[in-house]
Amino acid sequence: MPAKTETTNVAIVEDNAALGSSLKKVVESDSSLRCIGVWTTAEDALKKIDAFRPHIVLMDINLPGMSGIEATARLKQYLPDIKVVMVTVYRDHDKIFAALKAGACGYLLKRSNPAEVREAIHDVRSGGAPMSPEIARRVVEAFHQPVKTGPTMVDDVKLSKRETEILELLCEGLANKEIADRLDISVETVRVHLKHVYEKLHVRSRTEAAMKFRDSKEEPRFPH
Amino acid sequence: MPAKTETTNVAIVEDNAALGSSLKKVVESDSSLRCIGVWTTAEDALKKIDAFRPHIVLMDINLPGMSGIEATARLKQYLPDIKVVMVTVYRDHDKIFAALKAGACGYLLKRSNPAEVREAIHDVRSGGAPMSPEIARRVVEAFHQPVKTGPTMVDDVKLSKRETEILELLCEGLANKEIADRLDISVETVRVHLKHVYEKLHVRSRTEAAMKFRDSKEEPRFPH
DNA sequence: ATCCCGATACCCCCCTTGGGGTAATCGACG
DNA sequence: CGTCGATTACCCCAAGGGGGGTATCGGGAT
Repeated sequence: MPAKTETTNVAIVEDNAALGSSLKKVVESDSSLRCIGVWTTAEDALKKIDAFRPHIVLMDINLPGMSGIEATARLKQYLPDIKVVMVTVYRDHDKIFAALKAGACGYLLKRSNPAEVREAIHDVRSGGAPMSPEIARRVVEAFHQPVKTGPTMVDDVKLSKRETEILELLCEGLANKEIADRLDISVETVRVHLKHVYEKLHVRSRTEAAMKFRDSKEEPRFPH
Repeated sequence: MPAKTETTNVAIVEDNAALGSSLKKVVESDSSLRCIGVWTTAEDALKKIDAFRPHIVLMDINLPGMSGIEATARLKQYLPDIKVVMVTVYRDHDKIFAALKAGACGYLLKRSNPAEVREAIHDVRSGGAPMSPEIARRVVEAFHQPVKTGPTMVDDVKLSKRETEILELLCEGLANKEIADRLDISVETVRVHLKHVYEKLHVRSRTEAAMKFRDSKEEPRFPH
């Protein structure tokens, strides 16, 4: 969580000039925020944004040409650390939902008062995700893992914490050396842990272990 | 959204008797809520819950025997309409996160005051998902992953039929030699195909290729 | 106090893998 | 007819990975 003393750089993408400057003023009215850019189209914003590197982008969900959702997806692809807050006139749940899927981490309504806008920005900056209860529910429900009855499960196997960590990294396709560097341990130790994992999961290769582990994570087991 | 006039039936699963009855009192102090059951173990709750059919279950995250998370997963599997709110003493993000994955739609801290407890229940009942900003962010970010149009996308890459076949077998954890035997071709040929696959998917190892391929197959594309 | 387990680390040996080539065949497409 | 992509196959070589050890150390369980 960033300290409050740090300045948060905000950029705005909004085709409506009046609303754009209005948002700019709101941002500038807070001494801990700085508005470093206002663009009126997604295309324009995407071209110039990596020169400005804002912490947070207020993105209109409906923009002429490329939509704010599309822009968010592309932006997050290249600059995943930039947090995007959607700005929308109405509570269009489907679009907001799609925007969150695309990578936005919250949204605010255009009719929000200045205090609410500042609050949303600070919320995002401090690790939150401003959204309405209804949207939160939808996100959580989309998040729920469907319980599938699969043949592949890692049932009565007890993996240690370290082994689990290593499997996690294995699933990112990392080599032993890279895993070792990440965990700040020796490659040999990684190898030892993997040997144990192979034995416990009854596999003989890293790929097989990764796949089995991934399967087991997606299917909460119910051995009853 | 259900009308406020409807009574919300609440059940409680909590091993600590004091906290259990305390929660019961809080629920009963609200005329629109009714506490229809208090159980002290997950096993007990699962056995009796479908006879009571509560709208909402307050589930302790740490229970002796089967954990609240495990219980939530099983409960949601058979009675998906029942909303589960996790109850936890501390802000253990990982466990809360796991509980949300398992099917919980929110959580509340044990040190919450009665008003907060009632608020969380009403929030859930009216379609919300009570959770802290940090958890909300984590959920949203986990939500981003499966849909990311990022480097994890295989569909804009044209894999040949043979390459796909080999990837399929790769995902079963087979070695090149085993793949070769299955397809009745030379190991060298398998290697060549894999080289091409690595290039197309921009990866450098079989495990990474397998994971990426698997990801691309399971992601439900959003039609918005 | 003892013993087992998890985590750490290093050893040897040998096979597999990844990255770089070259090349033949075959069907498709212009 | 030439060319392109897909498929097949082989070569070398360096690095990584898997299977087998041994050993220390700290923390719980017995």
